[in-house]
Amino acid sequence: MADKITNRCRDMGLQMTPQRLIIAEVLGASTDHPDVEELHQRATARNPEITVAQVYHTVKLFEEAGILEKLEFGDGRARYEDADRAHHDHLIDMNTGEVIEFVDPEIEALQEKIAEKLGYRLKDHKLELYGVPLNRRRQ
Amino acid sequence: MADKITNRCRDMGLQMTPQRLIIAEVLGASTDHPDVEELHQRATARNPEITVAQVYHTVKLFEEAGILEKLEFGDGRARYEDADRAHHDHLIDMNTGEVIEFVDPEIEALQEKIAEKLGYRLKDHKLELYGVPLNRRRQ
DNA sequence: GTATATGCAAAATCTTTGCAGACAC
DNA sequence: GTGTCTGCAAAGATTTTGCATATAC
Repeated sequence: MADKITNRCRDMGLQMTPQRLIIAEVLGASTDHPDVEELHQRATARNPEITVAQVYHTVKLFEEAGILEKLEFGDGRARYEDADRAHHDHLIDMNTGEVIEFVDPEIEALQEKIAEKLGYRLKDHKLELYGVPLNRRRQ
Repeated sequence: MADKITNRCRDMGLQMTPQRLIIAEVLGASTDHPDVEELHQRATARNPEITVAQVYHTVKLFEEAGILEKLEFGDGRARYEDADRAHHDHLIDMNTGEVIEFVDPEIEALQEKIAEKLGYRLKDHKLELYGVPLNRRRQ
């Protein structure tokens, strides 16, 4: 599990240098949603030779290779998670920053239904759902 | 309609200077999701005396007063819309940046159900939903 | 007259990029 | 040897802030 990302990197033909290996391990070992700063801290804990720039280089590369999913929850920092995990959505506690993962089959069906209703062919469009905060709603 | 924001500003005890009045009018007249740069352009079209800094000051103030909703769709720019509009969610076309508004009663019930299931009291938490892009899903 | 608003410029934050040296194959 | 990777530092982009001046009430 911890080296699944590493394997996919090799499959994509990416060189697995010591720096990338550690970043890949840190990513694989993370069950939360670390930002670059946090990834860098976890990586330097294993090897102090890793720079923030390298973390930026690497997450960008991994994202472009489809290995990582970039998440942006509106606090100005991008977060990353393994793109190969089973699908789930996120509910963010805007007061605390806590990220709650959940899966609900109804919400999935619903998103597809909405996309269809709007005439979107999912193969051609990357559609992302943003819900307005639950307790800010009117009407 | 175009001056509803202005009224709420006065209700909140905010001084309605010429600059704020124009920014409020621009916001009230917008049916899309302008960012600060776009708001500034629309405002200067009516009065060239408005600075970007003032737009930033004003949207922040209006957001804190509950008059505006700040939306962040992951492109690095904050977008704003009237917080008093009827509730809706957003589906973002990540290829084109297009923002599609929609309302679906099922998705609302679902979000509340999920929050409840997770033991969240909506009065105490501002919970925001982020869906992973529809066509990036596995399993 | 006092409190608030304005606007310039500087700073803060997150991210990207240029490039020279280092490493992998 | 050629292509890729690394890491420093500089630059970009968006947003925030300090503060002197101007305006609102």
